[in-house]
This record gives sequence, structure tokens and C-alpha cells, in this order.
Amino acid sequence: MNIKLFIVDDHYMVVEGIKSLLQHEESIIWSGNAKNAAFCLAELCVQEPDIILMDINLPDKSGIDLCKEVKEKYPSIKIIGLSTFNQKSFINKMLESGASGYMLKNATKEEIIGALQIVEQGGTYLSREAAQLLKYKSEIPVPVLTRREKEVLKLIADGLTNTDIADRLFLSTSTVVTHRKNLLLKIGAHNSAGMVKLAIEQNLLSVDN
Amino acid sequence: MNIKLFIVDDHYMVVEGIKSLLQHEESIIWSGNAKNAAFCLAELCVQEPDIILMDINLPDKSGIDLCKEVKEKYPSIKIIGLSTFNQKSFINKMLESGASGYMLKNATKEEIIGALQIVEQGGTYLSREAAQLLKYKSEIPVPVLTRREKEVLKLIADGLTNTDIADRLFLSTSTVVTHRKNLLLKIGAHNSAGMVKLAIEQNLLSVDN
DNA sequence: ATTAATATCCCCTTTTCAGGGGATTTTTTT
DNA sequence: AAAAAAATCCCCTGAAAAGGGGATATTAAT
Repeated sequence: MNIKLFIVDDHYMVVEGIKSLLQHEESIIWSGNAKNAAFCLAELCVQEPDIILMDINLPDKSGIDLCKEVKEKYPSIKIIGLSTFNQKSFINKMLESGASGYMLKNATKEEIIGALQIVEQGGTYLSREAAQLLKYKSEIPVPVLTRREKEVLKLIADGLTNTDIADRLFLSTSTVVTHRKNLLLKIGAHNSAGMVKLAIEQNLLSVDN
Repeated sequence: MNIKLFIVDDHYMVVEGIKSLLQHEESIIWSGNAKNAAFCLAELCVQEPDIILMDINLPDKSGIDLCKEVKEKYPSIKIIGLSTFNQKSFINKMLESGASGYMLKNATKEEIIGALQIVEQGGTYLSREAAQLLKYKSEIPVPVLTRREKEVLKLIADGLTNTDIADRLFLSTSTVVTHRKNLLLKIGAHNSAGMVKLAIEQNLLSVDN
């Protein structure tokens, strides 16, 4: 069974590497590649592949959002997330967005081919590392924060006092304190300093880098 | 002038991609590749390349440390850091460790070749993004923390109180408070919550993920 | 040996936060 | 419409942090 493969990744050397690794595989047909989400969507109008290897960090849109969009418009296309990050939150988000797999960029040629075959047959592929990560951390649920809680958390992490935050959000200080308490409970921290770190680790908060 | 090129990266598709992109370049000779620091060092005993493209996140040792080690043992080998991260701290550390350049994995074939030529001629290559980053943020020096400050910072971020930290480190609470004040000053934060986020952004603190 | 940097520790005051309790109103979900 | 969730706001208390000042001892660099 031939698999038409498409790659979305702004890392040319990754695209070229996969092409090269798979060039002698007769069951895999090169469908194309795109360096960002927009080009990918434009290409899919012309020709639908069977499987997309999709980098999760694209320059113009997250792979997670692109995955959702592709699955809505082209439900039969299967998607494998591709990343250097072995983080549960990314893995979960990709799977929840409709991806059929998650592969790290350290995958060997054999692993790539194996993943493609599993996914083409309707299965779900997780790299060894990804599977391991989900196994050990599956008992620690990531808390669900309300919209307001997220706002307050961000401002706490920016170093604002309760009074500052109240002014910023046009609230009473009491309200902010309540949100802060709820955040501490949900995130499982004893104080705000510790909570900021945990929130970042749980991907509840993003950092500039 | 022929350049003997060696690559250190655990991402097979990256290695293969670069090989494939450069296969028709007559001035570039394939010296070899290694998937981690140990294999790299073993290969260098046998044959010295002119330039090493070195991933900064290796499985067994950071590229920064490997860079230092290689420059000490083989001063004539030139090193270009290779990464998906465009972060000032990584760039600075690689350059300080003796690297002659920093390249992102989104580099085109032309950019790779250009980088190799510049570095082979004794210059320093920075990708556009890296150069841009250093330009705009060059006025914000990353603070240098003392050994003790780093210890205290870590424990603050773990959510410990001053008293807890003092007990942990066998110090007076006053001492911990002094370190905490100095950290706030150095990192430019108004309180501990904000400081934790800034410290992570400035790569003064690492997070589990 | 001298100087500079780091580490250690203290005083005081004020501000801020965290813990515990409570409630009503508004919005969303069923 | 009813129930659930979110948002809002308050009371009190004590703990903790932040701001300002100071100092000496130890270690590292010159």
C-alpha cells in the first residue's frame, strides 16, 4: 500500500533529511512539503496526501491549531506531530486535535517508516519517549483554569501586587485575592513564587525566550 | 578551498538533511557525524574535520560543554552551534565557549554554505535571527549570579519560605533574605513571583517539562 | 599581601500575601 | 427553568516578604 506523504516544517534540513532517508522506500510517495501553515493549506487544495508529518512549532501558526484545521477540512488525512519537544502537554494537545501520532526528530529511518505504517493502518503512533512520558505522568491531571484565573495568573507572574491587578482589571482587591487563592489550590502551590514555576511547567503560563 | 565537515546531532533527519543538501557541493567534504558527544570525541581522535556543526542539545552532554572541550583539545577545529532555539543566552554561551557561529535549523542550503565559508575564513557567522536578537537585546545584560544566589533562587522557585530555605541550607533567615534581595535587584524584579518568571526567561532557572 | 567579591548575619518598618471563614450575583450549562 | 460554574466581594488573622539601613568574616582574584 503506497503512502502519500507531506511534510510541514520550516526546517529545510529536516524536510530534506526525511526525503533522503525515505527516497528508496517504494511504498512511500513524496506528496510535497510546506514551510508554514498557510503554504500547507494552499497545497492541500491542490492535492491531498495520506499522511502529514507536521512540525508543532510553525512560524505562522501552531501545529496544534493547524492540525485541528486540517482535520476539519480534510478528515481523511492523518497527521503525525513532529517535534524536538517530548512534553506531555504538546503530545496531549496534538492527539486531542486529531493527530494520529507524535514523533520526535531523533527518530531513525526505521521508526519513521514504522510510524507511517501504523498510522496508515488506522493506529496511533507514539515515539518510545512520548509513550514513556504519558505512562509515568498520567496520574497528574493538568488543572483547568477559568478565563479570569488565567488573566490573574499572568499578571501575578508579571510581578504585579493584588492592588495593581485589581486596578488593571477593574476589580476589587478581594476578588483578586480570591482568584489568587483558587489558583494556588488548583496548581498545587504553597505561594506565588512556586506557583509561577509550576504553572510554566504545566504549560499554564508561557514565557518569552 | 575544501572544507571537511562533521556534524554532531542526535536528529538523524537533520544529519541526513544537511548531507543531502550539500551533496553536490564540491568544496565540502563529508568528514562524518556523531549522535552524541562521546561518539564525537571518539571520532575526532581518528580524524579532525575543519568545521563541526554542533547541536547544542545533545543527549549526553550540552553542546556548550562539548564545544569547550573540543576547542581545548583541538583548537584549530571551528565550531558552529546548531539549534532550533534562538535565545541570546544559548548564543552567548556557545560563542563564549569558542564557537565561531550559530545557525538555526531553518537555515537554507545557501545559508549553510555561506556560514561554512565565513567560518572557514576565520569569521564569525550568526544567523539573521540570532544577529537580530543580539542587536535588540544587547543592552540588557543577563545577570551573573553567585553560586549561593543560584541555590536560593532555585528554592524560592520551588516555593520554600525564607525560613525553610535557611533550614535547608543551614543558614540564618537573615542571610536568605539578603540573598533574596540581591536576586530581586540583579534580575530586575519587584517581587518573587515576577522574579521566577524573569529568571526562567533569562535562563537563570530551568524548568521540568 | 592587598583588594575585591562573596557570604553571612543583624536592626527596623511597612507592605503584601496566604489561610480560614463567609456571601451574593452573574453567567453558563443542562 | 433549574442547577452548576464562574465571578464578584467581604470579614479576620497571622505569616511572609519587601524596603531600607547596617556590619564582619571568608573566599577569590590580583
